[in-house]
Amino acid sequence: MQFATWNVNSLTVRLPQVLDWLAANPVDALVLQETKTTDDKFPREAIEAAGFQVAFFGQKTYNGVAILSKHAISDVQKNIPHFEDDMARVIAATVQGVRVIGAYFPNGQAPESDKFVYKMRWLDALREWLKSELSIHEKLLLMGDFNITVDDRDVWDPVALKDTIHCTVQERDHFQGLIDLGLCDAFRLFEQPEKSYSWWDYREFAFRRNRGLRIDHILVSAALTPQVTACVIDKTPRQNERPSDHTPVVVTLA
DNA sequence: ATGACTCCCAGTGGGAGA
Repeated sequence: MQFATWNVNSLTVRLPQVLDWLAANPVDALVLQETKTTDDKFPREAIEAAGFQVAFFGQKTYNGVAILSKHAISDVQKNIPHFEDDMARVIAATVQGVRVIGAYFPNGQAPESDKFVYKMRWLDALREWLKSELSIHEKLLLMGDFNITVDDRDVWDPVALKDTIHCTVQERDHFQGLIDLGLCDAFRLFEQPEKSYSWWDYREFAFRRNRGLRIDHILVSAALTPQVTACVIDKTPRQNERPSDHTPVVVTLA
């Protein structure tokens, strides 16, 4: 089985690219972030016509998440239970016996900003919820746009970007907190190319110069880890006309 | 560098992203 995550930065703009990518990459399920569309405008018909079931949770202008699946989707959860949030950031569902959580973590803007404080609170709530999810679902995937670099290998210029947003000790401590729940960073289970990133700024020819960050991740629960046979970042869609600034990450399970 | 680019909602500019 294959599962993937992709921050599409507007599904309205990127829908044709998503459908093209799914045609070329027959994954079992794909989670999307930053759909940036309300549920009444979600392109359900086009996605179903492509052979996918879909669950979505969006809002106007910002955020918005979805799960697309070749298989039946059940037990859909939107956002983190018991955490008041006016932003649509999380959608979870069970697919083929795997609990799939798709998440668009807060950006955080800058350390010590109000948005950073919110990011920390959100991360606290996510961890508490995941504890209980893991107690219910042995096979679990947490994937999405984490807006956190795990370590300096994930940063194109770790010296210049030291302690800036996505690279702070506080954010990385939170990531480690998720690992401490028994989750594993699927990408690092394997030898990977140097300077592997999942996001590149639109400005300054950042993609062409490979000035990026690895901030999109797939975490797998302990029960699933032995089944992971591959995890790759697919840079192909970043070369499209009008690309998203993020590119998909794909995990393969035996 | 208070920038760069892209998206959105707006409405001929500004916020947000990362």
